[in-house]
Amino acid sequence: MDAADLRIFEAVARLGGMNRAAAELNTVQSNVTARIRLLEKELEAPLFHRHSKGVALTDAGRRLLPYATRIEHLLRDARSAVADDGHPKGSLTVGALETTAALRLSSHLSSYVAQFPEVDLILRTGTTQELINDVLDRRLEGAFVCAPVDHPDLHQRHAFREELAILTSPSIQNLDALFREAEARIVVLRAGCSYRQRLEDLLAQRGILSLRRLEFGTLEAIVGCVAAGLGVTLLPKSIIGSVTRDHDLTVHSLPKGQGRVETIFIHRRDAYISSALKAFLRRVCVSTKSAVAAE
Amino acid sequence: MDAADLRIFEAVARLGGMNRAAAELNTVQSNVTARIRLLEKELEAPLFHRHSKGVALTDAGRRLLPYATRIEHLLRDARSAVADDGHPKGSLTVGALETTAALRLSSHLSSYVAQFPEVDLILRTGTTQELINDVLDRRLEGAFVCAPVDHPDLHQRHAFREELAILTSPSIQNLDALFREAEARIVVLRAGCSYRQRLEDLLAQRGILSLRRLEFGTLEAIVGCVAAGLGVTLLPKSIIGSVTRDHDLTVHSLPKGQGRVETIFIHRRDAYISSALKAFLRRVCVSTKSAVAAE
DNA sequence: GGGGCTCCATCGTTTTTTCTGATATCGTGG
DNA sequence: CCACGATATCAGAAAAAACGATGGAGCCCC
Repeated sequence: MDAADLRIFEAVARLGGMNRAAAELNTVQSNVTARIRLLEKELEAPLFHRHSKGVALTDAGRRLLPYATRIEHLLRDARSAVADDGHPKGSLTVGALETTAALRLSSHLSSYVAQFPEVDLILRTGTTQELINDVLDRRLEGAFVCAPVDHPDLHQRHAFREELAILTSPSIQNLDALFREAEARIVVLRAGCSYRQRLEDLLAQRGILSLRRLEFGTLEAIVGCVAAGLGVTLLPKSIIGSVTRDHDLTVHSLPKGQGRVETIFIHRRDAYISSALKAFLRRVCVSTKSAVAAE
Repeated sequence: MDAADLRIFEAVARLGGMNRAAAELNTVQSNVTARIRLLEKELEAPLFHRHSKGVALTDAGRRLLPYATRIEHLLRDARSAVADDGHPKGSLTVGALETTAALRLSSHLSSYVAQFPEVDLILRTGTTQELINDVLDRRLEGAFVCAPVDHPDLHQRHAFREELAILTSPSIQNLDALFREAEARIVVLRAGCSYRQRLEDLLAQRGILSLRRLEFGTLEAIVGCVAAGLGVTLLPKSIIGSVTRDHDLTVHSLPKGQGRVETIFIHRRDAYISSALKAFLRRVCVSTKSAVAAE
């Protein structure tokens, strides 16, 4: 049993046929058949049921498949590890929530690409669930998502802890005044913004079900809009100070606990962590220590 | 790059020479040299420094080595997984603390081997630290050890939670009376017993530094000895009832928290879990659910 | 029921890779 | 300077893999 055999096995299993696998692997069907039969003989177990439309995994084959894919991934990672001499280079593909990218990462990103021009940095945004799936399927090396995440294959480390606050025009003097309204207008950064869901949940809990939504691409636009009394928004306290200086706004803290949002960085436990990623995390995460205790 | 190449690479790295590796692999030196050079050409990186006494890993080689060993282990596990049709068989090697084995596992063990006669069960005992190392080095498939354990490669699940109590003869009416003594005699099951350390720590905290130790191989002997006023011992409350029936003894609960001891089952995250092990854990652990929250 | 289609199994041949054994080479230490 | 123990190289032998053609089983559709 060798990695080459497992690669063939995996292709046959995935494509459901030896002909299709042969085509994908740029070889001939007879070769695929022979290798599979050899593998079955070596393991002393049939791996596929043959039927007229192709093949289907047997129980033994189903047990083997995860190992085949893991070994293939390990071989790929091994190549990366050898090529990686400690100096960040190559491509780095990470994901983040839209909000995290805009509010927390942007400054790091520019300084990172400036310091490591040999790295091709790719940042993809999505919801927590999308990003988790992308990390699990190895489309991303890692991602910044909202805690809590609980998956045995994922390692997580603390990235940011934010205290959210509602931002309104000064005409609304406290949250109760806001909650007494039957309807509200909210201003969010982007449709998929995770803070938006949080804000909508919060208002819904207070009985405000009729919501109007405004969407702006920049923080400045949002803040200007809120200052003009056109709506309310939800932002991390840590960045409110820098964007509200030129405006007349009121910051409403949320009840204890409700405004707390934790961003964690996740990556597959079994995936290779490149120097490029290490360097990135060093600047973004306060501590690179494992955050098991936070699970 | 193939698993066979990595096996050769690993042997060369481990033995520090191509001749030695060739001998171990039952092949000739020229073959080993050729494969290594081929591998280096494919990876475009030198893997070994050649010197007059043999070879030494380069940085690139050092980065590759862990992948080589992991892939070898995965191949072995894959074979096991294919051979394992769900019915427990083959060998099962687990570790446990001496005390756990004697007090908690023995009944399970006999019923297990009775139900699954095809399994060759091997139970090795040792201290928590020894067992952890054995599991990490794959000499054990898993082990019952004292919490807390924190290692990124280890998965843990809750096994037992015990409340320990001090057992004395009725002449000692409460713990304070015991602690007032300048010295004490303790009776333990075996020298490496984890409860012994716990008991000694406890007494040391109370200023009792002069300890005499008695060691017996069976619970009955210990209990008899304690009943005779020859010393005190520390045992889980859950088993005290069954062994003290025939003796006149006093059970002293420990201050809240101090008597709590948690036993967890650990295994390598990346190791194969055989049906034999699964069946064993099903009977021993209350819940087979991941105990991440308990970390 | 039969023709056509798709699929896997088999076999002999060709091609490629791997293994081998002899020999060359290099550095070290006596 | 030479012996020793190590890796490097090379050509031939052996083994393994890939190929291409052919055969046979099952299914669909007519």
